[in-house]
Amino acid sequence: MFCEYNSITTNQPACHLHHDVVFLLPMENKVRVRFAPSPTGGLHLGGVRTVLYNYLFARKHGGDFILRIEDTDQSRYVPGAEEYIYETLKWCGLEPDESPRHGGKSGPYRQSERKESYRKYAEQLVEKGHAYYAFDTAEDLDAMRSRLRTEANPNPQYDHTVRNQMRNSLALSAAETKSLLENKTPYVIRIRMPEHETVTFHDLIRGDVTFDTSIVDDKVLLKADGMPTYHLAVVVDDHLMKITHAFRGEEWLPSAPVHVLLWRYLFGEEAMPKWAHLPLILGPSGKLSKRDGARYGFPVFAMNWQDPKTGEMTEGFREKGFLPEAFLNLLAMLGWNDGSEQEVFSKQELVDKFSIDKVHRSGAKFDYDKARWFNHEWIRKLPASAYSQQVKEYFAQQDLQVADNAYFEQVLELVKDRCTLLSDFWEHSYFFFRAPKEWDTEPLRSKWNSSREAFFKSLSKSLTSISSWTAASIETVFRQLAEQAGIKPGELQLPLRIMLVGGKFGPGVFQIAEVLGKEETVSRIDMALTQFDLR
RNA sequence: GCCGCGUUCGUCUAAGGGCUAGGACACCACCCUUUCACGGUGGUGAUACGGGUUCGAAUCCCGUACGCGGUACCA
Repeated sequence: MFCEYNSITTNQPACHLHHDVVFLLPMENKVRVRFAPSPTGGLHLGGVRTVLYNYLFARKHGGDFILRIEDTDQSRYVPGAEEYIYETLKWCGLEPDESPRHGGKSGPYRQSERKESYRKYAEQLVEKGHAYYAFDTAEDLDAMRSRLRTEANPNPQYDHTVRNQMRNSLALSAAETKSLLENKTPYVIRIRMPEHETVTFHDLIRGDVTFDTSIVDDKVLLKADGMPTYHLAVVVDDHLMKITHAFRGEEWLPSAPVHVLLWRYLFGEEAMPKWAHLPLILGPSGKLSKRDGARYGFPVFAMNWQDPKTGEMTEGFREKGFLPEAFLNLLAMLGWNDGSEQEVFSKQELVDKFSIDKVHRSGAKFDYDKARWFNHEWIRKLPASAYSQQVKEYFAQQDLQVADNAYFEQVLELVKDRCTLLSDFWEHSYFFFRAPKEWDTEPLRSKWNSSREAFFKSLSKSLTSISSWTAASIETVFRQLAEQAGIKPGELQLPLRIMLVGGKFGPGVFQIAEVLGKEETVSRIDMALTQFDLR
């Protein structure tokens, strides 16, 4: 077995040297990768994971990470989608080195703004006989497909078997073609797939993949509106932008032979980037979709996305209460593993340990429970100050404006172990900000009596004059008083808890009291004493 | 249909010819806790099937089945 990077570095059969080998690349072969989304809506899990792997690979090898906007289909243009991409990358901490917004030496980075650069390559292919003009109308294509459609061939292709019966420069005479062109008849340029050729290319994840060119159709390269299709644009731009490694979803694998051929015809196959087709992220059934999220109640997009046309809102991981650290972590593990049993990785650890040959070959089904677990781990791991601003927003939704940051963070620190999502902080800590107005006294009903009431009255007094206000000192006073009253301290803890928070929940009672502070604690006990209804 | 890719506990995965196939999520039990959680300990649970190759196969080869992807002037 030989190392994937052999062709640009060394011929030693030493796969375990991958990382070192790439570092030795000469300057002109500097690693350059790109993420090339189509701005048609929210960015979903799979998209962000592709960004992540690109980013990780670039950082690991000291390369460049480029964001290229593939907006060649004007009919699918969605306002706001590009902004959404920037904001998502920013939130994730995966910002590109070059992009429409960040600039760079390979711009413009929006394909719609590069429109003029594609035509000449398509024409070049026509001249060399690797492509041809096709004048077929949509109706012509429909007619051809319905004429040829059978049970054995449900999806007839525009390929070598029918191209001679269509209206294109291969079937028409040179004079006819010339006149059609001169009369400005709309046309596309299609690749002329060779017959019975075998195209093999090496995929960094899957190894050698082979296709028979006879079964691939004559893909459109340049559309009637002059825009390139993905197939032409990806090859031309990867060349112009000096991309060295191209990572994309596995759904692109079937069209890879078209791209390989284009490279061969246009720039030489030896200049082609190394390909890696990433495994898909699956939903409960098939490729993860927005629908799955709606149906099963978990987010699919990185952040909230509102469709500008329908107004429909799709909830994102960010708003759901995920930490970017956790989001990245869970995405990284959906298709990659370093071979150890470690599961919680920081971004820096991922950069250090990532390697493309450890990326899995098979698709991974997204498990929302596991995703939540990652978030829980990160909430515990990070100091509350790292996410207190975000939690504040959830509190604001409950009409609570946080005034005292120190107090706020102290509370978050105390309850963070019990929270899975940032949105959970509210239910686990609201009582630190709002004194109870109602008390769940049901658990006390049978045990409440005048001696207990007396105990709490004296507790209130003693606490008022306590000198050091810590959980430990409060507990000491509490126990002493209980002993004097002849009541087991354990039996008095629940009543105290209910007085302080209103019910059977929350962290340790004495810790609650400590954080609440002397004044508030005493006031809540006094209030409860006057309001308890135990009859 | 055709082409391509894939297949280890329910899910994410480890094990690259050699130990009772390891871990995590979820689930169950127990412990901790006089609240609710968190946590801790333990348990149930997998190499799709059939053939080879080999002293020895989850691992290599072939076939079958199943799953997924693609089959647009969408990306």
